[in-house]
Amino acid sequence: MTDDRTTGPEAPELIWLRPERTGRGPRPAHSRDSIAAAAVAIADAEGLDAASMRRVAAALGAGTMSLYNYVPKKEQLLDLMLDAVVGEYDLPAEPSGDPRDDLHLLLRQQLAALRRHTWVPRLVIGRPSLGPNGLRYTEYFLACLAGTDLSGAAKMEAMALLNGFLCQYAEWEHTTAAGGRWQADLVVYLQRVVVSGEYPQLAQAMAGGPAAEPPAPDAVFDRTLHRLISAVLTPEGPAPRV
Amino acid sequence: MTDDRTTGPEAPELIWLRPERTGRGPRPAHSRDSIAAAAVAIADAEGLDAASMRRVAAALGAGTMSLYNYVPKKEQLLDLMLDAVVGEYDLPAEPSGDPRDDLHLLLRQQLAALRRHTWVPRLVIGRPSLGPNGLRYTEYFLACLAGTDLSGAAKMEAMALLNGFLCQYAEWEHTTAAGGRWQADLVVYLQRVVVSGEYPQLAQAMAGGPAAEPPAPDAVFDRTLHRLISAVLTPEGPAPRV
DNA sequence: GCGTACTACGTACGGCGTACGCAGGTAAGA
DNA sequence: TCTTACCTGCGTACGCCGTACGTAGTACGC
Repeated sequence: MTDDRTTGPEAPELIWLRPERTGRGPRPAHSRDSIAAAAVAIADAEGLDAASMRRVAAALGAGTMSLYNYVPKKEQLLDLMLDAVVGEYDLPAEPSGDPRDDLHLLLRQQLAALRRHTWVPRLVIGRPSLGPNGLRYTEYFLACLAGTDLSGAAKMEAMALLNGFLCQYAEWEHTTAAGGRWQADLVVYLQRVVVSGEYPQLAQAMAGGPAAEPPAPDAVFDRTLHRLISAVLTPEGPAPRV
Repeated sequence: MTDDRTTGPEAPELIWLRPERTGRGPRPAHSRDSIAAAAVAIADAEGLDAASMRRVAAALGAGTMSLYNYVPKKEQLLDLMLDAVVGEYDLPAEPSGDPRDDLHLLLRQQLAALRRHTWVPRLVIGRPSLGPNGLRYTEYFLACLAGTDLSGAAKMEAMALLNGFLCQYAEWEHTTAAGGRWQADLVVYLQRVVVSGEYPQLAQAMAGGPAAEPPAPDAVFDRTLHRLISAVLTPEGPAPRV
């Protein structure tokens, strides 16, 4: 059988493989949920870098090293934080039956969550996030695609693709909306680049300026998402040429 | 006129707005290119975290604080590193005229570069990377789309979308190919999840197993990229319903 | 020639992740 | 019931990190 030991050098690096409670010893004073909530609150208020082990432990009223009884590595604290955000999603009991609508609504809800927690996109790159809430999310996403003729692998790819786009969009929105010194410098820089004349394509592409699209705030997101969903739902054609 | 001062509290945070050389004082012993090359070499060999200011300075044979004459902030060192990687692209003198082929070849080349520099995807999220090499790349990308009827904004969105997918794919490939302890734990965990029976959709999606796709290594990349290029080149239709 | 802006860099500060060891408490096995 | 092994809580300490600051030397513009 597999070894269930959770301490020592052969302890699993994946926190979801560790039982939250072993039954021996004193009752733990904190839960994974409360730890994750404290870390998320700090990251929301002061940025991801502020969510250090010391700060989170202090927010819980615990000594720094006590936190390591619950979260053996910082990386696993990040896993807990991500799963806590996914837990905020309000998933319908079951999909409506229209994959396009279901996915669009789902991704829209995720965008709202990512606007509350702007540090998520930087974290989610290359991190599966398959905790309890992540599993529920995955299950719902796959259920949305149950009526299609996509293969299992194609469904997983679709989830990765749409979530990747989501994070990319949310991060872009966050950095451009942040304002501040960096953005002002960037504008100055791009103006100089454009007037230099050395980059005609770029100058032409930026000719319209970013001032021509204020009407619908989320139009770009909705339109691109709509296209991606269509692309993803298209049955697999023949292999491309290249 | 704009203020060109490069020191003091009002110095621009964007490194590309700082002249590399002002003409006064002793000749600098290093160049931005050599600094970036040293940092890239360290990150390639030992990971992004190893590319600290101290390590890079030491690799250049300089004192730690001397590096701050060239790179006032760590963040700007990362900008230099990204631009150095973009500088490795071997861009054709001009596009062939077929946007699909041009973009596919370009993204393929980028994938090859990201395989050499696996730390790039984590960095590129939310970072424009518009140094000298980034500008050349942008110019070429836009030139590939010059023959289409896409708007300037649509071209920029296309670039962001395809590059986002590229980084996401490269990061996924990197983490899954890395092997090691974490991946083994993940397999154990997912097996338990599947056999628990609580996640039937997930169990079904993973039924084929990841062992059914060894034939063409880059088939998923090519196929998805092909679809995304098609989606991006499609002229803008009416607004979606939702 | 002189002043000034630049380069080079040693020291130091506050913060980080976390290894280690110890005290005290609790549940399982005798 | 008593023992014992393991758990929790946490203070201390180590080696990193980014970087503020001060000082000394150098080479160009006037």
